[in-house]
Amino acid sequence: MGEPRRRDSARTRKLLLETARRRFARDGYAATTVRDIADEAGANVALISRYFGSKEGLFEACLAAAADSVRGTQDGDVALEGLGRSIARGMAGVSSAHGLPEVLLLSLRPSGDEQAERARIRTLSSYAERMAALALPEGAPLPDDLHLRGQVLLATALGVAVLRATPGLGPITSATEDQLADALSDVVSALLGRGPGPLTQP
Amino acid sequence: MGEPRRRDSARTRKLLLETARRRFARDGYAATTVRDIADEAGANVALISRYFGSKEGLFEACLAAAADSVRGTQDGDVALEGLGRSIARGMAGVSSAHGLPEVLLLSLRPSGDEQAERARIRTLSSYAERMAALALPEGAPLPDDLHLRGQVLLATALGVAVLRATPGLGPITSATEDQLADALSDVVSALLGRGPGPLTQP
DNA sequence: TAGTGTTGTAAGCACACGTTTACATACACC
DNA sequence: GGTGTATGTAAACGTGTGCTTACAACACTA
Repeated sequence: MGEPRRRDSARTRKLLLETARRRFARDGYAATTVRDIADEAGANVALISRYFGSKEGLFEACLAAAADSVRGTQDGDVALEGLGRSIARGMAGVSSAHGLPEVLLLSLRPSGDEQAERARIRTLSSYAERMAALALPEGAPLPDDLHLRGQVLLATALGVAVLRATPGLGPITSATEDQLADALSDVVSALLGRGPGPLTQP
Repeated sequence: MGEPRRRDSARTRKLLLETARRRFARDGYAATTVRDIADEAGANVALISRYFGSKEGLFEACLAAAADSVRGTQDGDVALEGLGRSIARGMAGVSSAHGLPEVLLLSLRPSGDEQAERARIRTLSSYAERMAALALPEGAPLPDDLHLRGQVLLATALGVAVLRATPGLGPITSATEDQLADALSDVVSALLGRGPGPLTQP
């Protein structure tokens, strides 16, 4: 393989997509302009329309790509005991730039589009359910209060992603994976550990 | 006191402020236009500039007002044991429209303005610190890991506010104060309860 | 009632937005 | 080399934005 082609639509498309993911996650959909994205990607504005149809189309592509990359880096099957660390790894790990936090941050910005909205809700919902299901024997039906607790755990992850993306905020922005894992593991066992009410140590 | 004046700048100002609080919290700063706000408040666009100087000024007024109203409805001095319920009350209580969730939702939307940005971060920071301080004897200095845990708790509150504002999402949107209090109390004692590492029951 | 400051309105300004168009250039193939 | 298509560029379009201006309607006091 020789020099990279000076004109390479695949590369340009990918560059636009990656830049858009970063900007949408950092600044939100409405606050990000297509010219911002194009300039930062070193491309022309018109190419966004060409490759993604519209700003909306670009955003949906970002959502899809982010969901894919988190599916990729996801630990195959985590037990309840490892869930806290798994979330912490998603937050602080090497893949954090294109991983869990990005999906979460993208997921909290309503795009205005009906279809993207439903996809967003479905994604969030299934996350919460899968985490809550770890507290049950495989295949057991998910009771409503555990579903709620799964969503509170999801809320924690979402909030941590938001706060970690806030520069100048205290320790949480600079916390290591281990430090996060400490706190998050406690939250996981408090929410999904056996027995209702205050956690009882086995 | 006689009939209300047909022209009442105080009333108009308040109307604009309340509408802005609702819209900024629901749609975010960038996605909300001053014409949206003025129309919904039944006022003229120019009055926003007159009363608040600019859209930015209006947003800062919203932040301040929201911080005030949560200070008002806040339980005077909560102990660590009551913190979970106190947060749940803030989330689900009668004041939820103008209470905790609103401050949190306003706090997660960067406005683009430097000064508002600092106020936002200061608000978040002090929340986390006050909550974390409940785990210590009065006046004791706040160690860094507890500070972090306070911020994770804040993250949970923020995430719950976001998810509760997401229509169509599962149980968390419709959960009662009691149901939320159950889960949140567990999170509080897991994060701030005595002793590091996994919670040990006294 | 005449005068005066306050409150509200309508129109417009300058600019940034998303998108489209018309055109230039690099590449692949003959 | 010559030709057709893929790729990239520059400029413009229409619209919506935040904000200002010029003016009208009201409330109040003398």
